[in-house]
Amino acid sequence: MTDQPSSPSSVRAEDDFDPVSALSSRFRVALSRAFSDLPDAHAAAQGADPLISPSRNRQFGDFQSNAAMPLAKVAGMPPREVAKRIIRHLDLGDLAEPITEASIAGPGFINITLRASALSRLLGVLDAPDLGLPPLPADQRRTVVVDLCGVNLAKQMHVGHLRSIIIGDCVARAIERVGHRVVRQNHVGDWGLPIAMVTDKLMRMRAGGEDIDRLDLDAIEKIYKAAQADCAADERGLAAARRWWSHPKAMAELETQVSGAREALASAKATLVKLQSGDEATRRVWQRIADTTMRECLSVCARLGADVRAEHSAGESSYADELETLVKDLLDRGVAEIDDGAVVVRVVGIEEPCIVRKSEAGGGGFLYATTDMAAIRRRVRGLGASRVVYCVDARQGLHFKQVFGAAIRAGYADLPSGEHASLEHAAFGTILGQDGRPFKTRSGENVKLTSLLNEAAARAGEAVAAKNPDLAPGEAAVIAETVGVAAIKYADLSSDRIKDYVFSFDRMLSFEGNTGPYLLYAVVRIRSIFRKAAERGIDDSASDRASFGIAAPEEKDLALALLRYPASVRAVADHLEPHRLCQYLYDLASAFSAFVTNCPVLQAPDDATRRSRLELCRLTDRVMSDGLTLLGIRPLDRM
RNA sequence: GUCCCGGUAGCUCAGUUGGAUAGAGCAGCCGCCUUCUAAGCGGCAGGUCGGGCGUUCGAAUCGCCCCCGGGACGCCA
Repeated sequence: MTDQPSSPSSVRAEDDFDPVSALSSRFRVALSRAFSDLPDAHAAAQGADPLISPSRNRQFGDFQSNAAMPLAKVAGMPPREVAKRIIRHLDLGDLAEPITEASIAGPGFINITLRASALSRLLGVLDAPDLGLPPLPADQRRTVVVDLCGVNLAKQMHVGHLRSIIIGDCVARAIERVGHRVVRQNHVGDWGLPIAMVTDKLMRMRAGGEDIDRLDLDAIEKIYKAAQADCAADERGLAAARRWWSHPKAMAELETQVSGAREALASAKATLVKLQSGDEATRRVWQRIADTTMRECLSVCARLGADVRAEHSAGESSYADELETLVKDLLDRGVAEIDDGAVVVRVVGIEEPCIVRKSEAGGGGFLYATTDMAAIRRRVRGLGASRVVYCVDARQGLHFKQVFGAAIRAGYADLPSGEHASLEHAAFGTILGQDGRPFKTRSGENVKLTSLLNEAAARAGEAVAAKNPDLAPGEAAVIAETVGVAAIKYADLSSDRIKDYVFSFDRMLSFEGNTGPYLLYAVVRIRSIFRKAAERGIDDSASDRASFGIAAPEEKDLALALLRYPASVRAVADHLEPHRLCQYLYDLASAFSAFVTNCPVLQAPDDATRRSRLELCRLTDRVMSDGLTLLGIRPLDRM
């Protein structure tokens, strides 16, 4: 969901390493000249997109332009005639083989075959330190807030957090990589009645003489669940029991339970008030919960290779002091109105209004929509964001629609330019178990991330030991951990994020096909070649950097794949779709595997070929490693 | 009931702005290791793109209607 179209992160006038943009600019020139005698067609062709895309089938060349067909109608001539006019004015220079009428195929496709010399030159341009993704000029550089992780206090890290961390981290890295300033925000659920319930229970435990400082997160989570159960009054059950004249004993039990729950709830509410008013003793216990939770959260993020650190935390509690004035501001300016006693903001196009304050009858408290509006205001005004990306479960879709609409209506997303910040929900689907139901343990509990990671590492360890028994135990352990984490992350990132996906250790760790381990293996093979080269005394130093010689079909395919890298990264940054980079890296790894099985590197027929192929290996390693890093996966030397 | 998201090969998934004969991987079958890790490469087979109607030179892609699955729907977060 995007409330305004996200602009391309950066499209330079001449991306000269990218064949698509090089060909596009040549075609634009031809299009602007092809219809100078026909005013209508001329006008249409001026702004027309050359529609350059990689050919799907090799028999049609390397690239094709589909520009002729859409212009045929307005030009009033058959599309093949349009194509003929275009190629008559087309000058591809030494970029491609000559374009003739034989290049026009089907209804009017113009097929283009790049020259080997051009590929070689383009690779040379790509082979710069920034790999085709240079720093942005200041006027194009934006500040982007990425909302990710979003843990709750007093709860273990479980699969429900996995996608937000993995996708959020990847999206943040990609946006950063194309040159923007990224501010990560971990919107920690650390406020409100549920947290007050645990705090309350812990305080009573301490008053009873228990040493609560010894409790780990596991213990705290159990207390959290117990506290919730304590407060869950079965009011309806009691009412129904009274109405139906239930057995006195059952009635009595229900009454006891309900009155106990009312007591616990009242106590928790009192603790909430103390917490909100800054009572020191209460605050200390709350802080203890927060510290324990965050220590665990950050260590799991670190293990996942996700850049989520303490300084990224912006808990709901940090907005608490702003909510009162925020709601007043909304009411004062007529943005909000009273409805059934509650304060709501209506958003055009959405039936349900956004509730920012409960009615008096409901307690008059604030809701998570209130906090989210305060967060938007701080992110745009305080942090200077012109784009805010929420990596949050798809089920929050309506909530974000409401909050985004309300924040925009309130002017909280306004930028100095007069436009408003782009607020985007990078929604993702649910992780399912083999049964197609949300992924849970056999007993119905959430699967803890630590146990998930442990199992992945253990299974990866078995596979690594079987495939490569020569590794030293210490290195093998590191490799197992990296491979296991990579398998989980890649499985999460490689399909369209909006869809649910079925979690399967067997598939993600099968190490065949489109998996994390396959990509790691491609890099390992490259590095193995360089190790062998060093053993054989082959000088691969860059002092006399060889040029890229493109002759074999596998070399050409590899070259074409390499040149697509910058566009793939931009696709992730612009559209928040990590699976496009995954697909790209899989294509590149496949192209490399085909290359390496058919084109001997160290035993190449001649010295120039060997040096050229080594350069292809080196560049492939750089692109693969850069791309894997953007996915949050650490490349390996061996596995 | 209203709204959102899915439905593509036996299974898991890609499919860019509407472009050529809808692509991968797994599973199945057939080849390829005295040579840089076979965790690999090549090939065969496998499809009413949920269904229908429409728009278009051209539809998996756009529009409308239906079917199936999941989800969300005012004072929880």
